[in-house]
Amino acid sequence: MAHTVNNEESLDTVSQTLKLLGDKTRLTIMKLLDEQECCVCELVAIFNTSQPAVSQHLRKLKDAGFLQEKRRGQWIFYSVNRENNQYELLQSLIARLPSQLYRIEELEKKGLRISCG
Amino acid sequence: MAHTVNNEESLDTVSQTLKLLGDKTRLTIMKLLDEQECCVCELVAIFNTSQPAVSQHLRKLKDAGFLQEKRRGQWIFYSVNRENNQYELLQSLIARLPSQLYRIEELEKKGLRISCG
DNA sequence: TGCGCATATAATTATATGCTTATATAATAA
DNA sequence: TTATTATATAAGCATATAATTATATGCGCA
Repeated sequence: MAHTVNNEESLDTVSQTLKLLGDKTRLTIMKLLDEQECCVCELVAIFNTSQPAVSQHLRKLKDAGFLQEKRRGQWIFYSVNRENNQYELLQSLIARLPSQLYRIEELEKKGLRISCG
Repeated sequence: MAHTVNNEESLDTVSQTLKLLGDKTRLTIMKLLDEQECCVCELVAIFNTSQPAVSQHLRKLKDAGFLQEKRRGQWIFYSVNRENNQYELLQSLIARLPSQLYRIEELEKKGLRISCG
């Protein structure tokens, strides 16, 4: 069965990606980071969850190759890894979602934005 | 905040859809049924799971509006509901997957195909 | 060096999910 | 009618997932 390998591969990778993004917090993180890189403490301030919860979501997204991290001083900034194999699939999904930049603007109003860029 | 309603709605519905399709069996069912309607016993023969397991997956997909059923004699045939709000999103996902028609051809070879159409 | 902040990880708990077994319902055939 | 086949549903169990709490690590600054 020549098709079996690619067939199963595709079904596996797509379903795993959908499972990963089938969580509202993670999906929102991906949308937001696709528009603007952020450090962890900003994401904690934006989402109403604990710091470990955010870290664990970021870990899963990074392990799957969707995110990359970059340290700047004491902060670690996360951004979308556009070299990822599945980036096009990701794009087709998050393109449907409304911009999340307003969340960052709200942070700025509260003075919680880290702008050490 | 004018955007809040649509924003949350979209994030909720898309993440719920992805969670639903983030299961390999359900994703494969959707791909297959998008190509060819099938009755439950065919799906049971195709996937190596029990009849209740298949029924439960079908129930979830139907409850979300992705599938519709139609009784023909003692069989209940499932097919994709193309009127569903999320059908375009569904399409964009399953279009990436390899055809599953070979599974039906295998059924035919084994004489397990229900062709009371 | 020692303290404080940012982040990660480990352990635990709570909840959700998927499967199995058992049973119910509905249609057909004898 | 009774038996058989197809399907759905309910209950129970096992596993997976997400969140919390507690702790560890790493960096910058006094």
